[in-house]
Amino acid sequence: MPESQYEKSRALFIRRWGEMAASWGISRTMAEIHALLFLSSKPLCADDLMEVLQISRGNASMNVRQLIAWGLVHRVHHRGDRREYFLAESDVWQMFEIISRERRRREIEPIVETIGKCREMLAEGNHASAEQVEAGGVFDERLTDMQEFFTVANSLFNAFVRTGRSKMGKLLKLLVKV
Amino acid sequence: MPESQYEKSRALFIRRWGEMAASWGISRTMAEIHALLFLSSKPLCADDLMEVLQISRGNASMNVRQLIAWGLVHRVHHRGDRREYFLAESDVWQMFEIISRERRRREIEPIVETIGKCREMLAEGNHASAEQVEAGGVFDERLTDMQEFFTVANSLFNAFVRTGRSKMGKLLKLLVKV
DNA sequence: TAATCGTTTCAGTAACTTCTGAAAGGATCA
DNA sequence: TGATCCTTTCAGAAGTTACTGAAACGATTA
Repeated sequence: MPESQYEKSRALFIRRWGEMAASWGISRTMAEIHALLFLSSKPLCADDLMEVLQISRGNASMNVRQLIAWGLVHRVHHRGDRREYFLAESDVWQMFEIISRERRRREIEPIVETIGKCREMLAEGNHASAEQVEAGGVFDERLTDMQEFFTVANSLFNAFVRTGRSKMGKLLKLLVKV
Repeated sequence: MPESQYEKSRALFIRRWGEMAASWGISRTMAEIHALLFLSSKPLCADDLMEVLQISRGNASMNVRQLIAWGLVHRVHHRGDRREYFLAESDVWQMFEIISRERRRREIEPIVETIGKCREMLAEGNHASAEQVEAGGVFDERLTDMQEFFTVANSLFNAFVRTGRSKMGKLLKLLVKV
């Protein structure tokens, strides 16, 4: 069975997308399924995923479920066919918005919340020694800087998402002036 | 030994920073060492890290080395003391610039390169069937969209880094207008 | 109602990542 | 030069995460 250029190219993309995802704490298989669906021109069923990616039914089922929970993949039914088919969100901007929101929820929000809590704890005083009072000062300063950073980065990200593809040219032109 | 508020607060931050890092594919211990050094008002040595974080000497050594390779931590020598001390980059903006650059290198650049390669492979034609020609069209369309997205996101990120803390207020005001 | 077809769940296993501790290495001191 | 003190390396152990495959479940059909 000679592989076409189409299949080779698709396999390359899927492999790389999976590797990338792994470096962001998303399981490789989940990303591979997403890539396969994203590149596909029509919905695929569990058996398609199993065959192309060489994975078990259970694995396919679990990971598809996660993709659906993220909102990156939707279920599709075909009349007269019992099987479920899956279709990926095809708008790239929408897709990255979903991915970014999810990552922000998991990676940024908890640390921002913790910074607040840590500063409260520090403010409650009760330092054991003069040395710790000084160390506490540096500590609080660093936390404050970080809080400011996240606030700004967050605003910028929101602006990016709100702006979207259509007005992006305008945004970039403005940036040059700053 | 009663723990001070300072120590409790510090422990909380370190734990959370470690958890976060784990969800970005950075080892928990590496992040914990970084947090400890970042919060500290003075350089610490290997034994300090081992004691506070309850880790082995080997573990401390390996992870400190990585932090130095990233540029997040620097070695410090004290006259008349054989031990090496470590000091973290203390400017938050600088710190996130380093982290972002490293993550971009590992997470974004490889996929951008792969998109280019995949499009070349597709263009070489050699489709096995009429069906594949159509699927290839959708495939190429998706890749093109993704390429555009990364180009724009990259420009925006560069602007963010170039702008830095000082002019950020100005940047945010501009964004509201878009 | 039972048979068929497909999906989901989950315990056990496999694969991978991180950590330890001991040995080797290297610098400084006497 | 040898002794001391600290760092680095790395093989194996421990811990973690992902995957399989079989059993349970659920829906549709006859």
